[in-house]
Amino acid sequence: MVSAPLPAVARADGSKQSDSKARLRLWIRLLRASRLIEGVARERLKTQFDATLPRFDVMAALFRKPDGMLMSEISRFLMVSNGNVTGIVDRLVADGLVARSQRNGDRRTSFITLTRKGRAAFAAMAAAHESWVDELLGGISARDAEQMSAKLKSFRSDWEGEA
Amino acid sequence: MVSAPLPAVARADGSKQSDSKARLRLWIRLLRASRLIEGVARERLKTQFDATLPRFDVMAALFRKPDGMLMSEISRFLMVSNGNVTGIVDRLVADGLVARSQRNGDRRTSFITLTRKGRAAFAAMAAAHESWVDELLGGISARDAEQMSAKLKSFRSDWEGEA
DNA sequence: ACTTGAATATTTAAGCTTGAAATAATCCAT
DNA sequence: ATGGATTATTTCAAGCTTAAATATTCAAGT
Repeated sequence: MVSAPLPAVARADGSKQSDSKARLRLWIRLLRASRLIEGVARERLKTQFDATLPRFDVMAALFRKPDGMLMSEISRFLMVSNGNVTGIVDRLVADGLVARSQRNGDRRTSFITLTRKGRAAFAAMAAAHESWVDELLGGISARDAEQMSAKLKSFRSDWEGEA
Repeated sequence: MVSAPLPAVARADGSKQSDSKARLRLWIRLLRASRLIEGVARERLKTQFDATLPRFDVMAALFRKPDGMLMSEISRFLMVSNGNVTGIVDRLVADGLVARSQRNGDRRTSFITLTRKGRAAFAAMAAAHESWVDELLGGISARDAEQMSAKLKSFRSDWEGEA
């Protein structure tokens, strides 16, 4: 998980090597926080809901779009590859949590939607998930959380804030 | 990748549902930043160094410990499972980048070290990697980066800051 | 010595992930 | 209409990841 920063030196263009080190340190912390939270979420989804994180993510994407999403919309939304989503959706379909349908005139595409069962399952998981995040990030005040969110805004996605 | 926040309500214990929403939003942003940076790093490691991110991470861990690490130290350091590290180290050994050795009296354990070739390969990758992070987090000032790092400090690991 | 329990590492099965190649359907400029 | 580009998705191989099961070794305590 990435090496820790070393010494610092001034550079010709006005930027400082220490700036780069500060960002590298931030990156390491971001990564650790992500891994910790993801680890907890994975474990609790497994034990409490017999679900996985990727399945939860796909269902979260679909929950926001009752009319359904294309496979490519899901993969863009989640920032994962197309081929990846195919397998996850396959398994969700096998479990009766989501459905594929060819409603439009384009036979290349299919709309993916949550089934009634899928919506119910996700609603329960989402409530628990939010409380886990609140617990794990509890050391950060709401105000700080908002400030940090704002500073990470450049990573905002096309889709975020649509709803 | 996690659902976006919805409405807000007051609660009995003084905490606000909006606080939970603020943390959830932060979590989504952290996750997106991580995925974006990891995606870029993965792609550039592949094209520029014919390496993978997990291999890079293991080498980064070892680079800091010239005397070697146990398998379990590596997995704890990287916050990944034990079994995971076995496979990655196997492949690094096959490529001549790291070596296993039984230097101590305990035959359960083996010390993993970077080979000379491995150290050289990592040094080149690490320099590039730091510049990628600097580029991708460039929208965040060094001062902000330090502040954010401090607020994520609770996720600090046992090992961080040792060196 | 022997047993018990803890520590370390590997193996296994299932699933996730990527990037590239293959497939298939649609669109569009002739 | 038709050939070629574009778009959407799946398939595939390689590798990553976890949790659980297994095996081995070590450390005590008897």
